[in-house]
Amino acid sequence: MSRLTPSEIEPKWQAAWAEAGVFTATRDGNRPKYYVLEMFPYPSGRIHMGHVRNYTMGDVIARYKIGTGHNVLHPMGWDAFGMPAENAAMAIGGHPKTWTYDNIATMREQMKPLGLSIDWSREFATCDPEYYGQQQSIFLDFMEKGLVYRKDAMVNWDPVDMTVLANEQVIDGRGWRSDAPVERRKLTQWFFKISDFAEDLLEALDGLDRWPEKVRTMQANWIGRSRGLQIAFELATPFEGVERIEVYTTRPDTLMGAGFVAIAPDHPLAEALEAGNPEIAAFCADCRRMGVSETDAEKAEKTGIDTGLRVKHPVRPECGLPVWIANFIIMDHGTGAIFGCPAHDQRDLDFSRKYGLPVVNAFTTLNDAAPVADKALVPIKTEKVRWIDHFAGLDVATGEEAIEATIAFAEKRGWGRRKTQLRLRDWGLSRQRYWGCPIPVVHCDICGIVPEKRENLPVRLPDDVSFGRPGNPLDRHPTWRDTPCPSCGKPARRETDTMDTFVDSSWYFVRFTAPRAKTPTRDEDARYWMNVDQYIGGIEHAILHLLYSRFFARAMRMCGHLPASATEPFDALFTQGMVTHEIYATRDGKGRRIYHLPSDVRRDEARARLKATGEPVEVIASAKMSKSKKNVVDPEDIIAAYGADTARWFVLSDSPPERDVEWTAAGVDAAFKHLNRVWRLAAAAKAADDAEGPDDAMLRRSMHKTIRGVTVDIEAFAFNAAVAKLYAFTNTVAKADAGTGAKREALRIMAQLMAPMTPHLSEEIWHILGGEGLIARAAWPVADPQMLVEDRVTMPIQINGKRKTEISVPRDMAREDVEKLALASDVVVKALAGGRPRKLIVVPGRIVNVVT
RNA sequence: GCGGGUGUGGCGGAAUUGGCAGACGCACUUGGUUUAGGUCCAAGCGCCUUUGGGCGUGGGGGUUCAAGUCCCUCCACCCGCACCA
Repeated sequence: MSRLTPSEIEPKWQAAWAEAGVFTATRDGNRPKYYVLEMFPYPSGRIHMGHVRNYTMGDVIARYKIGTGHNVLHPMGWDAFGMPAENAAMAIGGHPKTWTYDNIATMREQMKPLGLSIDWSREFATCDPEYYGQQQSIFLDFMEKGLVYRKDAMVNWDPVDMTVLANEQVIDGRGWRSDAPVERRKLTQWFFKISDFAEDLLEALDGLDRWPEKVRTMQANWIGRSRGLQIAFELATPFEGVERIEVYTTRPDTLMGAGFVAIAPDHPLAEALEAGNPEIAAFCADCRRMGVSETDAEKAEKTGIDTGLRVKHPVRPECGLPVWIANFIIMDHGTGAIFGCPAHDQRDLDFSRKYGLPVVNAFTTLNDAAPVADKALVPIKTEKVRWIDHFAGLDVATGEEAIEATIAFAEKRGWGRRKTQLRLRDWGLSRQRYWGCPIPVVHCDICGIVPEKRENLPVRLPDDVSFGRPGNPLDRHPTWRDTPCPSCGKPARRETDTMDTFVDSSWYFVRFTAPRAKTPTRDEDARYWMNVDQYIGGIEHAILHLLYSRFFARAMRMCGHLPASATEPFDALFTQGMVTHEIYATRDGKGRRIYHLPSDVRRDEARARLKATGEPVEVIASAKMSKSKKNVVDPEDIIAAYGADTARWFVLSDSPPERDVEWTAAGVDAAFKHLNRVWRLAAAAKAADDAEGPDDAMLRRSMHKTIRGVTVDIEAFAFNAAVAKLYAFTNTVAKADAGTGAKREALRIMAQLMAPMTPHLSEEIWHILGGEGLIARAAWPVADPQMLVEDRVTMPIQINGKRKTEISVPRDMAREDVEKLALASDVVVKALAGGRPRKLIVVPGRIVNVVT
């Protein structure tokens, strides 16, 4: 009997698919389209198991949808701009472009053996000038529509590397590479007006009912719309022309408990006060020093300083509230000023106790609150409260009513107005880096900022740059930087900032619909293929990438690049879990861990030892595969040893796709053994022979149940459950005393049901069992509803809800007959002891419950 | 602190949505075949037990003839956000 040899059959079928063009997508009005997409990879160098899991899931969906008659688009590309390429260029020399394209070539060659149903004819990298040139043209369109602007913004500046650092590159206030103290610098930068769309981006989340709740919540929190009241607190005596302080609150109902007003150290009023008061100046300077590092700010104690100014309480003007400058007030939030309500806010209470400020109850709850000690009384939103001073015509209200009543009252009296506040800030897209999409504008001393002419796009990155010196190479590249003004023709300078790489990934999915078009999109293709029906990727992109893509869809629609029908980029989103693996470590002389590759460790029974020396190895709990922990399993090695089908089958088995799956050698062996077992069963059923067997009917019923079960599971992304049903069906086929005809039929169906997961093995089985054409193109089997119902059913009999026995009855037996049979069974007779049941529940075909 | 999620055998996890808890896989035990085997085949495998049964889906309570599933409450862990005004 021949053995399963993946190294032979896998390339064979991959070639067959390529030759038949099975996965090449073209528009076809006769079939429903289905666009399935996995988040495209960054070409870091090699693919890892996370990629394998991600793309396998997408592939299952894609192949299943082909089977169900859909015209499937399943493309792949490369998110190819970004810092690692520049870092590599600095560390090992060479050019980011070479490094990137080499990595792409390597990873493409690693991906192809996985047998993914990808339309490779649509492949592109975001660093291709053909792609980023179109992106530049979109940028100019956004400019024309007023969706782009420039403003000053703070950046982390590394004075040694002469570069801007992302927040995650700042470690303990120092640059991650240079270790130099990071400075805060003001730079004029480019921004996208994402805030223009904030309301729509928030409200449309409700319609994304096929997105995980978690992601929708995270986006909603990120946009952070709050409704509240902006109050003008009048200064008792104006200070240098300032007459009032604007304060924003989401809890206007607590206004009567206001004990103080506090402003941020960066507040204009604070800055004005600094000039005449050295103590205040010292305090503010102190706060700013803390402000550099956010982790410091978190730990810092709440401190403040009295300005000596007083404001009037809008409802009780006779009350003067002190104005403080406090370190925990942030200029970016609201108006940069708050009123403190110590009785009902813990932070304000702590502050008030520290500085001896008054604590005033705003309201008591209906059951009369205890006096405030060290714990603020925070009424629940739905709780009825009674104002101590009922100024709004209401004296008892729930939190929401109280808030509304206060806002209405404030607007009527004119000291406040309703305000909706957003947390979402505009998207700063400037990056002072080389390896990104150049921003296509020119700075002219005469004309100002001038967009590059369309016919000059793409503004290509120059190749002749060096990374030996710190700073942005574009800045010191005179022939590239110096360019005539597109408007007046006089000498001018190119913008040397490039775009955030999130821009590249905000519209790539649209570009896949017409990757070679001379315009960013082509209407008939975008109209046909958009939206992406199913998007699959990691939860780490829950906020930025997905939010930016949603913004781009709207902005591109505004510019005519997307049809009105393309409402959202991704109709359905699935976030898959990671592939984890144990970590192996030994200790060095100082007790520090030294990590070891799984391939260097031998595990037998309970112990693990180094293969080379036999030294015992500490096994640390499973974690995300990472180079530094050396717990990476290389997909290439697994494919070489077991084949792609085994790797695919394994990553789909056992764990639900949204959870992490632990990579284990035993699990991979089990997957491989199972595929071999299916292969042997198929080989045994190969001989044509029409003999029937006693289990033929049972096998067919089981087959139809499996068809239905696997179909439902794939639709529901329950791949682990689908795999389990296929295991169970394999057991049934193996044990059935059935004729070869029935077994052949069963195995052909099994091959089809497995094809989305193990496409090569399935083709091979399909082929030897006489299937027509390629299984990749075969119509997905449909379960016969009549075969799903058994003639006889086993009904458990419960006494008082506890299962005691069972009866086997014809499926459609009349209720009365079931009752009689149940009552006649030994245990029931015994339990009733001659009496009658108090109640008798019969759920036909399901269960009998006798209540005594 | 706010928000989201998870909790089921030794382990990963099923459960047609209120109807036989533990499917399927791993690990383990026993037996068999071939044995060079880490192959293959068969059987067993929640816990307790006086072998009659009792208990059992994080704890407690409730609804119901019936609860892993619904409600209340508490606990633990994971993830996200956060001096958010």
